[in-house]
Amino acid sequence: MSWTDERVETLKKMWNEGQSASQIAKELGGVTRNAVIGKVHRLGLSNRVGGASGAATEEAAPAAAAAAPAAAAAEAPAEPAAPAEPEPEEEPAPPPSAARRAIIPAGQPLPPQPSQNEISPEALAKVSEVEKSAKKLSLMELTERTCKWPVGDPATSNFWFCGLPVQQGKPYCEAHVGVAFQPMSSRRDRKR
DNA sequence: CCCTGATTCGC
DNA sequence: GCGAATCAGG
Repeated sequence: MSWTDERVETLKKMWNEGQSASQIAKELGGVTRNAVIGKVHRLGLSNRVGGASGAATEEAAPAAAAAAPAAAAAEAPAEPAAPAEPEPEEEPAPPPSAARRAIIPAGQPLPPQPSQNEISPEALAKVSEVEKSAKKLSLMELTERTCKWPVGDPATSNFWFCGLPVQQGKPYCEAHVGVAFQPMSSRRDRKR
């Protein structure tokens, strides 16, 4: 495989979108993430962050000015609609990343949690989909990086743990992270 | 161990 | 120019 104009274009686009080198490599096919990174450098569009490394992990929400009153806590009601993103891809939405947390000033009583419940149907669908291919691990088979999402009734023999590869830093796989933690603001956006 | 990007250097 | 190997870090 060579770096055709098209491929370079895709590379640029995805890199600017904040996609990881491995994701880009996967998308392009026929190249490794090293190749992608190498190309990125040669193209001179390397910078994206001040420091190196560790881009995968979520960024802790920067303690910004978001300390608005209760209203801020309401935030957006888990909006599934991605305004404009003509993605011909399979994946309707990239994994929700930044878990933004409204920072409540100390002393302020926590406002009653709004009805921000309702897990996005999207996430639920993903879960039921995933549970089919779950590894169905027993309690003792769980490791640091197996999804610990329980399935079934612990009182019966029909009980197991998901066991799929976990999302880094979290106890669950991507799908289960999706239902365990509310995305709140769906779209990816890195703050650095 | 999983992952990330950065750099080096033989090709 | 290319990218595997290596490095450095989360």
